[in-house]
Amino acid sequence: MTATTETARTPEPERGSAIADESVAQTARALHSPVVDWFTAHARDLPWRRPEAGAWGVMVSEFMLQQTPVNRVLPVYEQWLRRWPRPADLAAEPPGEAVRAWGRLGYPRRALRLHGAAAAIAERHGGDVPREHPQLLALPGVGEYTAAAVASFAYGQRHAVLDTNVRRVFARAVNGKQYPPNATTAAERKMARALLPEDESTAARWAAATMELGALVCTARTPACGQCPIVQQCAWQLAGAPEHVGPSRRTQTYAGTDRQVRGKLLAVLREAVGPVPQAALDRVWGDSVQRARALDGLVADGLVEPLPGGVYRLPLS
DNA sequence: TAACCGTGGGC
DNA sequence: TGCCCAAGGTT
Repeated sequence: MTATTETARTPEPERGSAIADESVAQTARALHSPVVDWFTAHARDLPWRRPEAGAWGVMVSEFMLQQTPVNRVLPVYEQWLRRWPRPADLAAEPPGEAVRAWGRLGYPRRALRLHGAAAAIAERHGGDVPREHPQLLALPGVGEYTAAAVASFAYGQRHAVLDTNVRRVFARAVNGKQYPPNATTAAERKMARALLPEDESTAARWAAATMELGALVCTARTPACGQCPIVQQCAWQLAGAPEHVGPSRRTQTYAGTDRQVRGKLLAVLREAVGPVPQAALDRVWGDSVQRARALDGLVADGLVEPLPGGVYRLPLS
């Protein structure tokens, strides 16, 4: 059994004065070179960072990496791109095939949305992943982060890329706090924009570098400050690395939730070759009320297709 | 806005 | 062991 967590943290103090802005700009200039140089030396050789990955490879990786660790994404990513090297290849297959190939990455609605994004790309964009942030944002499953990430990593554009890693790096290095706020704030977006290097290609490199720093060094639990290229300028370190004080963290249990039941139901359908009789689904969970609710939810989400006679399968459309 | 949406590994 | 965490998005 496992649990997911949510964290209640105190909001950071707001500030947006001209003096503060200039201070941020000075901070930025002092951070760019060390962070980018560190990235040059220490970046992981991940398949979606290689030139041959292309924009589609970047987009696939971004979908898979939404809340799923790199190590679990790697094998599925390789299979996925081998099978569907272009968006139109994926769009040509039923959405259920995307759900099946998603395997155990979790949050299978992402598979459905990636399939939907591929279909939209094939139909509206001539089969090429769009370059513009607004067009990316309009694709299913693409939010502010993913749109900025694809535009930056795939097309070298200048965007503030604010993921959980970057938010943590900035919270510490700039704001002197152990953790960023629970939800992304306008102040964080503003700061991220202010910290962006002017030069487009440097900005894209900075985005990748700050993410990598958060993933490898400035980690959530036990940061490796001894290996940090900006430890001497880190506001959190300079403040003595104070631990978060405030509302205690709330944890949401996973065991016994509808999510767990949905996962068990979908696992049966993923591994089945053809349609699955109701009886096979009934075996995964004892509580029939909750089981029915979970199955209804999967159908409502388009992850499962009900057939006449109490038989179910992954969706063909 | 807060709740919901999977799964597995580290400590 | 059980909690914490992981390149978010949608409603």
